[in-house]
Amino acid sequence: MPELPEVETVRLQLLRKVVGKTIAAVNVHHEKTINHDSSFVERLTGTTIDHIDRVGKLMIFSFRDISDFSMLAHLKMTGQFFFVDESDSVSGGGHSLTPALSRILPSKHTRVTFTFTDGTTLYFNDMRLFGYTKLASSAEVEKAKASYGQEPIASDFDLSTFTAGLKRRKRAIKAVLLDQTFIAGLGNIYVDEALWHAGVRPTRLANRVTKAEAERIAHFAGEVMRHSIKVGGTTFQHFADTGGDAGNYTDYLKVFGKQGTPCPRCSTPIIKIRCAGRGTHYCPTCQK
DNA sequence: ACTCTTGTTAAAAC
DNA sequence: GGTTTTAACAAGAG
Repeated sequence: MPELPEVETVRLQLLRKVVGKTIAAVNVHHEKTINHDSSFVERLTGTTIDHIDRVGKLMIFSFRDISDFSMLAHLKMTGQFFFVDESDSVSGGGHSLTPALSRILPSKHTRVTFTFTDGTTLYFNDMRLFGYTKLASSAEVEKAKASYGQEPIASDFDLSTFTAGLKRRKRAIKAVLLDQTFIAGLGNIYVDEALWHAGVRPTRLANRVTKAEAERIAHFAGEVMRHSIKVGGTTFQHFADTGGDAGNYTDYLKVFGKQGTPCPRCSTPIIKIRCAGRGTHYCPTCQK
């Protein structure tokens, strides 16, 4: 489940690996992934990746000397970017315990392959086909950006906007934190984690959350996501970085997937319920 | 064979 | 218009 930290992990790696590279060929293995766009291959071939931006969980690729379109990439639930440089394995850098990506790619789940002029390759894999890499006009990009709320990791995060937003919402705090138009980047894992750190029960109605609690939620949402970015994100089921490696925030999870194990703060067994239509983990004692 | 998994959107209800 | 709920999407694990 890629959330902001996982997407940022991928973006930071791609910045180092593919920015400045020119696309020599594009192979589309599944049309849905590119939004059935018949101009996709033609428009991307020959372009040079200029920058990769991110808003919430959405990546935005821009291209040198091209202002009329960008490529939006969303991993949704099982999307993965893999970068392969054949010359790496030839020179014997084999430090990874996982089988060389170059030997298993493209795979059954490869949906788009980008080959660069230097011989390196970027694969977009997506088992469940919810993710996409699609071209969008600058107007569409602006519209997409505008649809996102502020990010908890933003240096200019505005607490009063956040607390005011909670006040007028009458749903479970968890549902509100999952709403990307209100606050961007959190998903099922980091919502549960942030609420545990803040000591707030996921089922509490947003408009009944106190100002002090709201401040803690915002603070810890930012903290867990910043921490996770530093350690390469969380791998719970499918997430892998561009080298096929797992994220390490899994080692720091307090409640997600921890049902039945003692709460790290008060030793009460963590329980799992359904909230906001999602599997939800919390401590029934120290989350009020 | 059946249930469970989740990010986002469209649509309908309020 | 803003908010809320639900279904739909899709494919695999167990």
